Amino acid sequence: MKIQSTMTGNKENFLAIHNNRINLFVCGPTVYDDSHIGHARTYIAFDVVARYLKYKGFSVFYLQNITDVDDKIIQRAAETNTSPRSLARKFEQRYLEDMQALGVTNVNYYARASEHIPEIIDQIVRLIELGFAYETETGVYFDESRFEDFGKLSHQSAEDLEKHRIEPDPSKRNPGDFSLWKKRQDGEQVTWDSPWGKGRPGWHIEDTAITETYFGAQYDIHGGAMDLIFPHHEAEIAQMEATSGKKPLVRYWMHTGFLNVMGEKMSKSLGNFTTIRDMLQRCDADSFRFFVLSSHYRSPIDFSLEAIEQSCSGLERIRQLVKIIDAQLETPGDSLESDEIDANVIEARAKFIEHMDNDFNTTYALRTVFELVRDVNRRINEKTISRRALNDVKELLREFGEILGVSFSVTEKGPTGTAEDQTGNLIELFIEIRQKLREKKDWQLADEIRNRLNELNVVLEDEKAGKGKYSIKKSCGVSK
RNA sequence: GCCAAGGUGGCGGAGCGGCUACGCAAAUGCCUGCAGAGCAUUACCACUCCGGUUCGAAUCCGGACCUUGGCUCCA
Repeated sequence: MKIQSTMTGNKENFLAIHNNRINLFVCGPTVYDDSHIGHARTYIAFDVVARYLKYKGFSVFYLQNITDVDDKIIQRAAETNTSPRSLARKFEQRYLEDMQALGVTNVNYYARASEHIPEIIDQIVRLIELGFAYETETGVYFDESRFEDFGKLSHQSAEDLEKHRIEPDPSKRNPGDFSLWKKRQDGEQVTWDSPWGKGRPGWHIEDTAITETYFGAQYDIHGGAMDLIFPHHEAEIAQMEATSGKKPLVRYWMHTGFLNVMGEKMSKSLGNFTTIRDMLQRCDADSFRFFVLSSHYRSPIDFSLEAIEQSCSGLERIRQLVKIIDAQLETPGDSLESDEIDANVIEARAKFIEHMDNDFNTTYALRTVFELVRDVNRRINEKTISRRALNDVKELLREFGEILGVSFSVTEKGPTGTAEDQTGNLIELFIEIRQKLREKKDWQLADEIRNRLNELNVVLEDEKAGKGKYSIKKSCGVSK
């Protein structure tokens, strides 16, 4: 398995530190507002990484932080007249709900910054003792000039980092020094006691305190979006490698590309900001996941409802095959008998794995799925596929769907083709009546019933013999 | 200014030295009572521009141009 590393810029062969165990850390949200679909892109990408690593047989500990101590939280709380703590809890809860709705279900533990203050303080104390940090009247800072590797992840030299857009705090030794501990300012409510008086942690230190607590000084994979490379991840490297003296902090740095809208980064000031909740009002989670996974995780993607619609249509095509297979399996004698494992199945699984092994190339993995769908459809038409193979294909699609976190089988998701309730019974009744009309060759009325049902989102699919199938229209979709 | 990611067919989006990516949309045919779904075929066969290397370049090298992002708030 190969993973592209931001550090080296190359695809590296993957080797876990502890045999079968993988420690994966991904930067979580600052919970001061609802998460947007850009966050969703990143978390879906790493959800699939975790799913695939598990599929490969690794034991994955996927850790994510929740930043619940932060300037923005304090500011927003003041604006909305709530306490920073209750604001943070509220948006943390909404974040977790959003992730659930998106099928992002593989994080093992969410670690709150506020619950790791002793570990944070401990790390800062060690940094001061080792001479990598110093105290001023405003706080404690990391001395960037003492850490010679500073800039190695973002490929910037010390001179490059001299430039700055925001005026640095004058008490700092170097403009690039970053805050480890912020001393309490007037009226601040959220503070903790520390050797430097009351205050709160800086932005970067929580992550290394958390990862050190659960993983130790070194771990396998650290993920996040591109914008975190500098300064955040650079700071993490500096803090932890300086503290422990062990290098590297992380073996594989993985960074996701942005989700853009009309070619621009999503931001509130541009008015192109869509929250996950708003998006899920308009389209289903599977279509969005499918859209995200259609591109490689590192590529920038451009969000539009049209693009989601295209993904939805593609997803429908795969689901259609599952329906066709179910219908085939219900009609005995329509396919060959064989005990052999079908070559198509073997090949598709091998290719899927090969592509996922290549830096989680979901684009190509999906191509493999589509190729399988095409081949199987053709062989069903030609009647050259065995029942065993049909069963195996169905199982394989379920397996692929599980890795990608997308359901390829709509039968798992509710009423499609089976009468489950009174509505289903009524639909069945219409279909039976219509079938009688068809037998009498009353095509006009039969077609009218089909059209009217279609308007009610019930799609009839006639077959040569029998009453045919029906399904609820479009298991995925977009409303504008 | 520095660093990074990009510019590919009607659209989305891979590939990164030679073989149709794939998907969506479209056209035609097969199938069907018709439709849908499916299959097959097609689309004067696309790669920002200019040089170069090569038997051969979207893919490598050089040089332009353009877009987006990061440079201490950012997924």
